[in-house]
Amino acid sequence: MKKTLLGHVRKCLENCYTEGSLSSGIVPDIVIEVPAHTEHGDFATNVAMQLAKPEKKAPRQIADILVKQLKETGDLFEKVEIAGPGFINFFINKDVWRDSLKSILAEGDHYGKGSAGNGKKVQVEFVSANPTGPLHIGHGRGAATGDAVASLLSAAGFEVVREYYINDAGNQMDTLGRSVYLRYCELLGKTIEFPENCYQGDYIKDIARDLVTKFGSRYLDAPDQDAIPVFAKIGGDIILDGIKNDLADFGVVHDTWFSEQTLFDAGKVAEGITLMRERGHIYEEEGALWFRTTDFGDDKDRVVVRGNGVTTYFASDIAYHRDKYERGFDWAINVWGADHHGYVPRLKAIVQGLGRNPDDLKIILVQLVSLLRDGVPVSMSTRSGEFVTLKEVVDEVGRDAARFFFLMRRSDSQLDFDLELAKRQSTENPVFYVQYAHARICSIFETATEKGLVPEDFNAISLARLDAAEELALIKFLGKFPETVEGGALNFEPHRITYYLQELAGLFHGFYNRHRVIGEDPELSAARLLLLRCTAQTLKNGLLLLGVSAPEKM
RNA sequence: GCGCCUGUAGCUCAGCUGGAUAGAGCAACGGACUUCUAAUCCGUAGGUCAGAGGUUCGAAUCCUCUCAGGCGUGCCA
Repeated sequence: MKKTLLGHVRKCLENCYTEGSLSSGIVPDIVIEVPAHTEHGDFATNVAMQLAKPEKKAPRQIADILVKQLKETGDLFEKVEIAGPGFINFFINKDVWRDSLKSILAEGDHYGKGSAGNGKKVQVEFVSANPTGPLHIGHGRGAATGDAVASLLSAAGFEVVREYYINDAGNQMDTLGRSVYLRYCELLGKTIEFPENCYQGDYIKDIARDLVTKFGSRYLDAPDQDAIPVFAKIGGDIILDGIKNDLADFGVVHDTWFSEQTLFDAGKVAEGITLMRERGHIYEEEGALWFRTTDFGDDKDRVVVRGNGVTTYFASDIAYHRDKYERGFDWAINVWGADHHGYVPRLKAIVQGLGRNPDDLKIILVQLVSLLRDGVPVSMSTRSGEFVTLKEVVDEVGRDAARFFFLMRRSDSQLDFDLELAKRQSTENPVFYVQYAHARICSIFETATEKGLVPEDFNAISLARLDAAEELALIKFLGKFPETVEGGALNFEPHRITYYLQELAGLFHGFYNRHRVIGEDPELSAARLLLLRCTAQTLKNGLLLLGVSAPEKM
């Protein structure tokens, strides 16, 4: 609706220039907005105010000229007004609003999808947790965010690939191997000293126990350089399998799993360094190789190859991001924990070193999650290695609630996740509030079907009876869904959908309490049923974007 | 010290990229079930948008400074 209107306004402006009633020829970025107050119409534009300067006319005078032109565009408008300093307020014909329901019905599962992405190829890389331990609640927020952003982009017409980058090459794998190996030796009765920088969690002991079963005492007295790589590989594989399981239970599916090690195996890391060296971005100092990231706005240069000849993770990142663009992605979108924000400038430097626009790399920073139970903080790390895992949270509150809660706030603000609230089945819990609206509509349809009130063809029915304030408000709000999806996609902000859904559910519940759908008047019932079908469809489409189910019964 | 994020109602947060009288949910108070799901709804109350300047027709939104909180600042990942 907004888009059609935008087209109209632009065309009218052009007409004004053609007929000479306006002279500057400037077509500004026309903004159509929904006014805060309904007395100001369904939509408003400030275009007359924007043109005041170039036209050297009073805004209201310009508005007047435009409005005359707009009125010739037929019966889209019930009324067009000039208000305040020069706003043009549009009141859309109610029948136009009512008819919009039929197009929602026709679009069905596609309602909300658009083409703003224009087929642009994008890759969303998210979670990418090191395979050295299970996913914790922070990874959960990253997983929910990355997946929802990917879904939104896909709905907005982007071609999307979801990827997980496995950091299986750094010295953290060595540490993992050592940790498992030491626990293995311990289980076999050896007295060990477990270093602080090794992984402390109990999951290490679980893996060690499996390996005792598998190997017996075969590695007990083996030299470190024989044992540790074996334990690192097996341990990493077991943990990665666990991560894959946890993500699957969370409903997150990555299209590709990209191993850092393969970059080394294929010589890509060395290749990337050579390339950057040729381009003059890398220099040698104090026995190490440095990337001159300061050329691209970083605070200091970064080491690529250490004095001992070992590459840093940053060297892998050069190769990895080069590979992303070579695979044809227009944008690489990385979802990171906010504690990594310091790495943004150096990654942007890589992208520019590759000869690309820094905007081809988008980084979404996801802030911390604080876990609460009835408002009281849950201790996250009383001692090293103890944390709340994603699995524990999903097992306790369920996938839907976890997903929705992770997406309830803007990702760059910290999130309070209350376990008890997430489980509660009442208005206080936004997930239930939204899902309940969907289930309630389904239940009405069940009853209506039994009574034979559901029309064979909704396109044939008259909607003129939909005239109550609650009905029109619901219809108008349904119309905002596509632009909400587009805005959420282009700004990488899935929380816009959670807010939209809560408001939509609220409008529905308000309508429900005030009006009866199943009643004496079949024409009115039919019209209301269509309204509710469109509402349920939109709720479902929105929930699915978030990875939350739309139950038919609760 | 420097960098990034945040600061909006008692609490948790939105605010559509600069618009008209700043919104919602909890919590508080007062109401509504002979009814398609009361797992719901309606109403009341609640504000120096951290503070001070600036930009302009117009600022919670953009710029500068100050204050407060979080995070980061490794030849670790």
